[in-house]
Amino acid sequence: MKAHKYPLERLFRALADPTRLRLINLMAEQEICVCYFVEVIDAPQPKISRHLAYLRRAGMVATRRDGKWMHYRLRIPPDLHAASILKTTVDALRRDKELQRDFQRLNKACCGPRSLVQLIGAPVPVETNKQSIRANS
Amino acid sequence: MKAHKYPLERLFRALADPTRLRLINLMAEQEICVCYFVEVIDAPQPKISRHLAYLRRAGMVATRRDGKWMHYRLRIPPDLHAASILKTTVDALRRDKELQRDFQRLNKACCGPRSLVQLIGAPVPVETNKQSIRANS
DNA sequence: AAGCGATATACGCTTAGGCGAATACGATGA
DNA sequence: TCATCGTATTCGCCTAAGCGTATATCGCTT
Repeated sequence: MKAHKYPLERLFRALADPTRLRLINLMAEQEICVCYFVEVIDAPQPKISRHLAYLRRAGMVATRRDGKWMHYRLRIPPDLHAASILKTTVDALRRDKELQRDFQRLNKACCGPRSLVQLIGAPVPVETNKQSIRANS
Repeated sequence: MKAHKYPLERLFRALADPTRLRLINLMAEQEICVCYFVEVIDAPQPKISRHLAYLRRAGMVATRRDGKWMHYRLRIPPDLHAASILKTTVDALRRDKELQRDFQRLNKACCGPRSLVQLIGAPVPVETNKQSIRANS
């Protein structure tokens, strides 16, 4: 990642990609395992990992390792303006029809009945109750 | 400009450049003439015009022609989330020291005493009172 | 209409960054 | 320790996009 002149620039560059917006939308409520990202977004696993690495370098996500599984969650930026922008972004994403379908696929993959992935033991998402990026509306 | 998958993506790409952030900061309060952008940002005029054209294609600015002078002003996006993000961005930019110096240079160029540019008749900025992007805090 | 000042665009170059494919890494379990 | 699974990184390619230079366009003035 390049060195950016203004702190907000880094945030905007991180948000300026459709795949990363989908990842952020999925992480908004709870931490998510990489395998579910791959499942839901239906993209090659290296592509998912590369975008997650981008978000990590931008300081926008935190990770938790659970055996061989890696869980990602959104981090609320320390800067109040950046936090506000991210929150508004998440609120806007939730209203997008296509992104709502991502949530449906997520439920089917990890929480729904007869989930193939769950049958083989992938971990279910955990509420990151330390901080939630969702609007409290 | 590329076709973007999500409307927010276009906004974030427009905001993900230091020169465009400086332009947006300068336009936040009032419409500004291109010649002042060139003066304040101290960059080649084609560079300024190219970034203004980018913002125009992204629907983020409106223009007003006044003889040979072109004035640019911020447009509040129709989408409420986008508008909120832009407003928060402007508020954040106003707190940046370096961007405050841009305002000082703007005042010196167009409104201060013994302004060289003003002496040769460049137009002074006009309050765009139809809509202001500034926070009403 | 010709010339000039202000702005916009075209051109060629260079770099950032996205992609698929291959491979490396790290944790688990036999 | 060796195989395997989940994840991360590397590589080479390609496109998007920024830059400086040159030039075109557009109003105004004479």
